[in-house]
Parts: sequence; C-alpha cells; structure tokens
Amino acid sequence: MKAASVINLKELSSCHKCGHKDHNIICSVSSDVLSLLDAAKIKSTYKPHQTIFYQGNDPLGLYTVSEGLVKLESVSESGQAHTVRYVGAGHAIGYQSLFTNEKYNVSATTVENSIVCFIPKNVVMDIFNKFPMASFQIMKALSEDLKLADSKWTDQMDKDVPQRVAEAILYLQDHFAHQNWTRKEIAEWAGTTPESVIRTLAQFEKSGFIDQTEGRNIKILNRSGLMNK
Amino acid sequence: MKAASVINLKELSSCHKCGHKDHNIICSVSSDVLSLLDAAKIKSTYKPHQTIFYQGNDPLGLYTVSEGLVKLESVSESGQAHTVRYVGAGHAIGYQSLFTNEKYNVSATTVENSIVCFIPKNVVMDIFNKFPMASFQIMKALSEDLKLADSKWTDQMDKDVPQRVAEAILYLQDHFAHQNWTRKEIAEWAGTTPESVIRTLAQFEKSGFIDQTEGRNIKILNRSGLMNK
DNA sequence: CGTGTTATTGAAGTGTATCAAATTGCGTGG
DNA sequence: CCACGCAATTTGATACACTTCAATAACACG
Repeated sequence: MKAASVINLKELSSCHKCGHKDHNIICSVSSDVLSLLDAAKIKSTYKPHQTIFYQGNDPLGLYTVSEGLVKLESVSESGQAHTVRYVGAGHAIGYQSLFTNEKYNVSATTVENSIVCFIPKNVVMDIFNKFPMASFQIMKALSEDLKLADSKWTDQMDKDVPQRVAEAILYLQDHFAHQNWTRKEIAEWAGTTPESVIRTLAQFEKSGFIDQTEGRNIKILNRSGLMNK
Repeated sequence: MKAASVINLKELSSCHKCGHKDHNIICSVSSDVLSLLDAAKIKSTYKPHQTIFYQGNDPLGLYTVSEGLVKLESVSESGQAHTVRYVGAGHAIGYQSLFTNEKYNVSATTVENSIVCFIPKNVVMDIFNKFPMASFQIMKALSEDLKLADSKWTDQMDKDVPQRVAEAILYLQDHFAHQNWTRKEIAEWAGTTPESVIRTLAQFEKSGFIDQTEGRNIKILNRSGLMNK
C-alpha cells in the first residue's frame, strides 16, 4: 500500500505526464529522452523571490521551468540589479554556462510560485550525443537569447527612457500578462530608475496611452501610440 | 599542364592546408570534416570596409574568417551604428541566424583586408548531424557571445563614459593590437560619441594613463589606472 | 597639392539620475 | 477583520554628465 503510493507519486511526476513534454526545448526531442530524464531529473518547487542559482556559482546542469516564471538578473559591483531575461514555463535556463566551463554570470530567481526541473550535466551531454536534434534546440534557444541581448544593447543606446519604458511594458504584458509588474521591475528591465518609470507612466497616462487607476496594474489603451514614442 | 595547375590551386586553397584548421570552430572538429568543407566552401577576399552580409538578409550559411578582421554592426532606424562584436581570424560569423529562421540582425563588414570562407547551410547541417562535436563548438561560441552581450549591456548601465572608454581601448588593444582604431570606432564600441571619446582620452593622457602623441595610436602606460576608472 | 575624412575644442542645452520627503498600498499577524 | 509596519509609489528640487551643434585644425589619400 505504501509502496503503491510511492510508485503512484513517481508516475504523477513523470516527464511522460508533464504538460510541457511536447514543447520544452529538450523534452520534446524524442519520447526516448523522457525516460532518460525521468531517471535523472530533480523536481523542485520554489516560492516567489527564491534563488535557483547564483551569479558566480559553478554550473552543474540544466534547468527547465515547468511552472511559474523565473528572472535572470545580473548584479553589478555597485549593487545595481539588471534584469537580463525573463523565462516562462516550458523554457530552459542555465544552458549558457554548460559549454563554456565558466561560472554563471547571472542569478536565477523566481518571480512567482514555480516548479523547476534540474537535469545533471552528464545526462544533458549524453542526450546531446544521442540526439542531434537536442543540440539544434539549444542552439536555437541560444541564438534567440543572443539576438534579444544584442538588440537590447543597441536599443539602449538609441532610445530614450520613454521609448524604453514603452517597449518594456508592452513586452512584459505581451509575454507575461498575468503579472502585476512593480515600477522597480519595469525599471530594471528598461535600464532606468523607478522614479523615471513613474514619471514616464504619468506622462503616458496624460497622453491617453495607458490607464493605471486600478492599483499598480497598467492597462494599455493605445499600443501604436506607445510604440511611436 | 593546364589541368595540373588547376589541381595545384585547389590543393593550395584546400582546408587541409589552412592555418586555422586545428583551431577554427568547425574545421577543427575532425579531419573528415575538412574534406566535406573542401567540396563545398567558397573562399572570398575582401578589401577593408566591404560588406559580407547585410542586416535584413536571409542567412544562407556559415562564414569563417580565415584572415583579417570583421566587424558585426547594427544600424538603428535613427542611423546610429553600433558595433556588436569584432571577429578575428579563425572564428566564425553568421551562425546565430542559422537556427532561428530569421534574417540577420547585424551587418558584417571587413575592417582590414580579409579572407572569408562561406559554407552553405545544408553542408553545415550535415556536419552537425554527423559530428556531435561540431554542435558543441557552436554552442560554446554562442554561449560566449551571449555572455559578452549580456555583460556589455549591464556594463552600459552602470558605468559612465570614462569607464566604458577605458574598457574599450583595453579590450580592442588586447584583442586586435595591430589596428589603429579611430575615435569613431572606439565610440561605436563603447556606446558613446567621438567627441566624448576624445575628451576622455585627453583626460586619460593628463592623468598619465595613456600617451597619444604618435598619430592616432594610443599607447597604454597605466593599465590598472585605466581599469580603476 | 587639393579634398574629404578624422580629430579637436568650445559653448549650450537637456535628459536623467539622485536625494529627500510624503503618501499610498499591501501583506502579515494579532 | 482590522491595524500595524514596511515596501512601493509618487512628487519635487537639484545637479551634472553627456549629447548635440558648430567651427577649426590636422591628417591621409589619391
């Protein structure tokens, strides 16, 4: 009876039952992968604002976000925190440092309640060797991250704070609509200060682009207005 | 006689004779790869400031820099040019867009006389399928690029112009010493204007960190002084 | 030797960070 | 469910680093 329930639990948390098995970057490669993962993965639950790994840690494997939302952030010597990327359910984190033999250059913390699976490095490498498609998936993810990073940097240079804040709220709402983003979080994503975000949002509201009467929630009224400045 | 000389030329330009065959990201995977590449590659020579591919073009394959120096730059709507990366001999370009089915988000132009090999997409994919090591190499390169891009963005935010210019001249000299960088090139790398670069360099000279009496060449006198501001 | 590019210097304007203080809102525990 | 306390938000004033524009000087190149 006891053994049966244990088996049952294992069944329930099996990768074969996971809602993301057909979409996740590595799980979707082949059903044969799932069995390998099942034997090796470690599933953990996190509350909001808990840290999965720290900037400077040695990478031990790959993480996939099963539920929730994870923020990758870099903290500079001056203590300034910058949000590098947000990673939602079905996507992976920590793959960047797997291949460079360097320490993580970002920290990963949860934004909301999250479930994260850990896959040890040797298992990941084994999968790459057996399934070339897995490599393509990772290369695609890395390429997309790189594109985002490059464009974020060039945008930074050309665009002023209002433009960056406009893009930030559009991006954050489009990708993670359910979140009620704080002004600080928007600032760390847009590369500015909370005060500047607030002043900018007030300006947007005056222009009729947004509405922020209900709590901290931002309702977008005029997308093209925002995009054009 | 005629045929012999053709064969000879082919021999000379063979990947098996290339000085980078043991170091290049893809050529070094296996000697078997070299034969595949030899049959497919297209070798081109470029003068300074010629363009290899343009931002917005469709990616057709992979390029490796055999000799010279290539700049990846992104030009924004406002016409501002930003240098995303410099790529020296032995390294590859254009791999980022191979996996995303998107157009190039940067342009690649030569800085000096350069020789560049082009490898068609289907050949690259074939190599990835046959040699898993090739994928690891690309993943490593993508990871390193991503790390550089991420850190460049966060640095941008925290550091002021003097710090960025200091890092720029150190980086550019360390990696591509033979180049006599123009103030504009330094500015596009550091994310500022030529005027600000000039004023900053004058300040550095006054502080005894550098010497710029001989032409446009910058001689670094005090590395740690530069790094600490 | 001229012509276009790069470098330099100056003056002026401004966007944005910073600091400080007041207010609101929210979560937590009583 | 209310009250408390802390965090998030808001507003204002100030300062300044940096860009921008303009004009000149030095240089490289054909």
